[in-house]
Amino acid sequence: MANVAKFDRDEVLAKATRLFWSQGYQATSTRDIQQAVNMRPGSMYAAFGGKADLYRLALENYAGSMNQLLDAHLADAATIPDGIRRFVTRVLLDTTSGEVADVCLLYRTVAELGAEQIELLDFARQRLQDMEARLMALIDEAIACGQLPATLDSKAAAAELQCAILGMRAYLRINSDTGMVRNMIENLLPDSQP
Amino acid sequence: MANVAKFDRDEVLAKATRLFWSQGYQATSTRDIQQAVNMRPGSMYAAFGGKADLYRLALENYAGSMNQLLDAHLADAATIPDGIRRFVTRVLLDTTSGEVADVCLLYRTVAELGAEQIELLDFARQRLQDMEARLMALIDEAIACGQLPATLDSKAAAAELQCAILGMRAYLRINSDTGMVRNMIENLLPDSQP
DNA sequence: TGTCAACTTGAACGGTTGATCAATATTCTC
DNA sequence: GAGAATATTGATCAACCGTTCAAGTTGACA
Repeated sequence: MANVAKFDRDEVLAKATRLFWSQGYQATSTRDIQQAVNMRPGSMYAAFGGKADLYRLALENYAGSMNQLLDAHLADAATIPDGIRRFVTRVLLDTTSGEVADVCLLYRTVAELGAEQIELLDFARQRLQDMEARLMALIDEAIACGQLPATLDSKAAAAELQCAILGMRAYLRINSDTGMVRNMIENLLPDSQP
Repeated sequence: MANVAKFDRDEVLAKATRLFWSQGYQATSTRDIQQAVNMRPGSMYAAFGGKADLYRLALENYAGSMNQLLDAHLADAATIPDGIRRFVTRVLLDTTSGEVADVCLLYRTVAELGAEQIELLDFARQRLQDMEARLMALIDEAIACGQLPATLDSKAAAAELQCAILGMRAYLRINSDTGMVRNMIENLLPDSQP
């Protein structure tokens, strides 16, 4: 190796992710990103490929950080259902600075893109399906631990949970009444006692 | 009047709406529309104004047809909750040809557009809030008729209903398992018997 | 039939887009 | 310090965008 990259790859990716997250794929130009990360087009293309490649990396980045966030909240919580509820609260309502409230980048992708960007679309779809599969596994685990009723259909419950999360994210884009949403989160999973 | 418009205004609007509906605002160029409706740019601008004006008309068109659809299903159904459930089934699952399944144009707008198109964004938001207000009025009416429990909080129920509809629409973009969604619709409103 | 207002046409405009590439700068190895 | 390998730069490209407008076409009415 003769010369080494001057930029911090993770930092550039984080900035690009935030830009895509807040503006969408189509509305974010490659020049927007180049300016935000202070890089010239040639360097960007050499390091990350074209716009679609960069967006895919952003999706991967986002999905990874969501999974990490869920991990962290599960580790902190007394029960699995409680961990999930705290995770949802954190993601929907208690956003930290630099995050874009109430929009899910993955769903935003699914809502925005069409057949012209089918690869990115399918990539985002797959990540969302993975998340649902993970929720189902967690619900199964909670049932085994006696934290959720044994009569619960975990597949249906995971689908309902996913629907509810997507619905609340959409709802917050329309009506920023967080109190209503906070209540809904409380009632997310059937209560613990069998 | 010396000459009369050669095109059918409603037909042009319907075609433009469908195009925006399936491709989104940003991804639909004025040339796409001009080709679809067989009109030249000058005529389009004279008749409908610019792209944003046309999109606003499309949103209005869409919202109006949704309200009409709800009217029709309420008129056919035995009870209000049943009419709402049938309406939701129709809109989410039993789409007729020419309609774009599972995406709501209004929510798609809210998901796609940002601060640059704040007027269109707010217009779509307002229509969605109107729909929620209408759902709340219907729930109140159903309570008065004894079709829903008197203990029900109609404001919260309307918000939950709106969330559920938005969530299921999002869900169908990701996972086209209609059976799961059909079940969810069945359980949408608390059952009739007090 | 001649007039004129309304409507249509299509070329054209300035601006932006995603992407390329030859030229230049940098830093490692020897 | 010479040479080689790699990274960076910024001008540039062709394509497309939303929009405008002068010129041409149409048809109701006198």
